[in-house]
Amino acid sequence: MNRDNTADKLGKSGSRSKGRVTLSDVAKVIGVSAITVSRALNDPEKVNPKLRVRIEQAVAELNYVPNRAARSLATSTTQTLAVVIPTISNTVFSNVLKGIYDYTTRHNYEVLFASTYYSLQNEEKLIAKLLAQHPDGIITTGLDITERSKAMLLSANIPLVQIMEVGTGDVIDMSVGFSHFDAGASMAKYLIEQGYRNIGFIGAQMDFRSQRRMQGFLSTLADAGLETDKYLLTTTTPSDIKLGGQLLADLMAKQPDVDDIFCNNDDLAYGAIFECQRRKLRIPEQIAIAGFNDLDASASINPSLTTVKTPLYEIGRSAAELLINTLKGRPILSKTLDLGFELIVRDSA
Amino acid sequence: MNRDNTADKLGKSGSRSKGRVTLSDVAKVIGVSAITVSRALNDPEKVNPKLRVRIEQAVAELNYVPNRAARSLATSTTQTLAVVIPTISNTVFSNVLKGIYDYTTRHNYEVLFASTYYSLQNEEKLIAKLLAQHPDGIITTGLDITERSKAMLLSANIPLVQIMEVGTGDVIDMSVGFSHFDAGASMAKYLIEQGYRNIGFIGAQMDFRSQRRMQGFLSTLADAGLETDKYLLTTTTPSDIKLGGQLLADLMAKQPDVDDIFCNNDDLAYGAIFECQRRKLRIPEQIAIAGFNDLDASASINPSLTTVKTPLYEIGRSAAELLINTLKGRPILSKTLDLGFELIVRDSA
DNA sequence: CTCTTAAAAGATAGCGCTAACATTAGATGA
DNA sequence: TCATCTAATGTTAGCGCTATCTTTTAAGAG
Repeated sequence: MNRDNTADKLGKSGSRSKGRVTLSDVAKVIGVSAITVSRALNDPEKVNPKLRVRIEQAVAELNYVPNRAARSLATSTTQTLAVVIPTISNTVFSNVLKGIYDYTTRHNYEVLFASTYYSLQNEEKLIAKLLAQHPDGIITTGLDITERSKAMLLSANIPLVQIMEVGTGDVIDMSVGFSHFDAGASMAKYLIEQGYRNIGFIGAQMDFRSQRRMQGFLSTLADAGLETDKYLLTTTTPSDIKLGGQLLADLMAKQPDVDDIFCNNDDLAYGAIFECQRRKLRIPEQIAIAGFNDLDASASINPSLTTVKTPLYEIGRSAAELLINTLKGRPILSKTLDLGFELIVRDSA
Repeated sequence: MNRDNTADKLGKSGSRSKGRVTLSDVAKVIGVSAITVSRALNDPEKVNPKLRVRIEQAVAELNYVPNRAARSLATSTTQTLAVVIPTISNTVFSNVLKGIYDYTTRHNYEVLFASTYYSLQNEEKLIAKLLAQHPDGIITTGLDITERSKAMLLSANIPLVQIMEVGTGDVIDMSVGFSHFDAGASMAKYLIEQGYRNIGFIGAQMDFRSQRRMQGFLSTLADAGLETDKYLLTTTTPSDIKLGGQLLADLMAKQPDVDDIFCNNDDLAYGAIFECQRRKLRIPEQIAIAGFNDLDASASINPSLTTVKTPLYEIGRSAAELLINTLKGRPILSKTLDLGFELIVRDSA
């Protein structure tokens, strides 16, 4: 790699520094003090336009890159938001992360993220690691959290948004999401209305939010006097398309009379639909399928998938917005934001 | 939010600090010097075991969180890797990012990422922003890069890995990927062998790598004396499933005799398959479909998708590994890593 | 008991930046 | 003319940590 040697030219090989160009290097070159260069970059109106231009030229010439660590230390602000999600390889969370990223980057903050892989123990460690970076704010997933994590978050003394869910558990600071219980219930209600009676449920991963969806779903079936336990099949294996096909096969083997299956998420639903196609089962005539999240493929798959649309991108965006508004001292209308969900009726159920 | 007030108790409300617990707070509490506490945390063997225990207790009690900015400043290392990708909302890149994240986090580095949305101008700005954080290493996507970006990367004087592609353009420092041209060619070769003659190509986004795949594909068709331009349909619109259906429809309207379509990525292929299903076209008898990347759904969709499997997760992992090995002064076997690709023959072509 | 050596702890300074206050030059007005 | 104000720039110190060097303590050898 053909290294730049501006720093060598400035003659600072002996110091502890890595030989990078600093503010005072720029200052020396044009014969002003470091603070003036600092102001020219951070508060341009405060320096004489002519000088400013000279400074900007020198900055460009020397290829000066400010050192954020030094700035952070001096200002005790890092312009960084920390994000803790279960995994980025799930489309659900990559959509959320995109919402966070887009808002955050527009407002000149960086994003530092970490994946818990659905483990609260991992989450503890990750929160500790992220807090060491002293982010200005932090986003975590879910309302279920260990006491130690909670203690760390509290003593960090920075704004916090817990995302994905509202309505259960204690919110520590702020939260954005929707009610998974209600979303599950709403799907159950719709399916009952459609006349299905042997309604099944397949679920994978079964994290807290999945469980809440299931509870909402099953309790609504039970209220309507329908059988629930018989048609229930869940696993803690991480969810994917293939697993959806397998769970459908298993459930049908166990309960051939099932006439409808609510899949805990769209991935499982896709797998279920593909498996039905292979078995030449007509959807929804012989068996109906419903999903959850309304991912990209749900509108295009055959038959198109009846599902619940969740405001994933919006959740991320709003969480970032809440944090940044808090940090800028702007008024927050409400510390909890229920972004709701929407039942999307298509052909599969 | 119920704030922790340990810092207040330590009586430091007047200073410039945000009232956080520092190393010397911990040191004062147990009557040692700050540097000893620092050693207890970073180099535990160097301090007396008994003292170490006392320090660790104090750290826990005071809820001390080290300040990484200060550490960075003192050590001129940030334990951070910067990652520049086109977008996280594309499964391709979320897989890559996962590979980076998993390796990185195991080796105690943080990941700072940014999305260019496929714009080289954006990329310039993002590289500048990321470099201000003084990452210890950086990963960027692709070999096509502006001169200014290149200059910045060079003068940053940190190890760099350009991912996704090898074999074209100049590598600045290191690279990991595969040859998109060869991958496209390999699919063309297979389809020709299968006896298809009116072979189409649909592509979206058409970033540099897509173009190279297309070139490899088309030049192989041309070498075999087959028609190319007639059966070609591309757009710069970002790729998604729905668009795949639309492009298939458009291409078939334009050239009804097309007997096979290579879709520039799996998403488009899914859309194409769904559209064929709607049109009751039998795949591969009436029209064959091939994809690229071998995403999750490709094995499950009906018919299962013939595609090219690309080592996405591996690319991310290897890139992170190269950086971290370089940073730790370990020997690097090769500065460019061709991870290859694999033709996956399934039912759709 | 002294001398040597290693282990453990401390003192000092500095990483690169900016908050807070201080100074200077130039403009304004009585 | 000189006090008064404002705009522009500078001085100083400190953010919280660790590299480097120095000192103290303990252990072992003769």
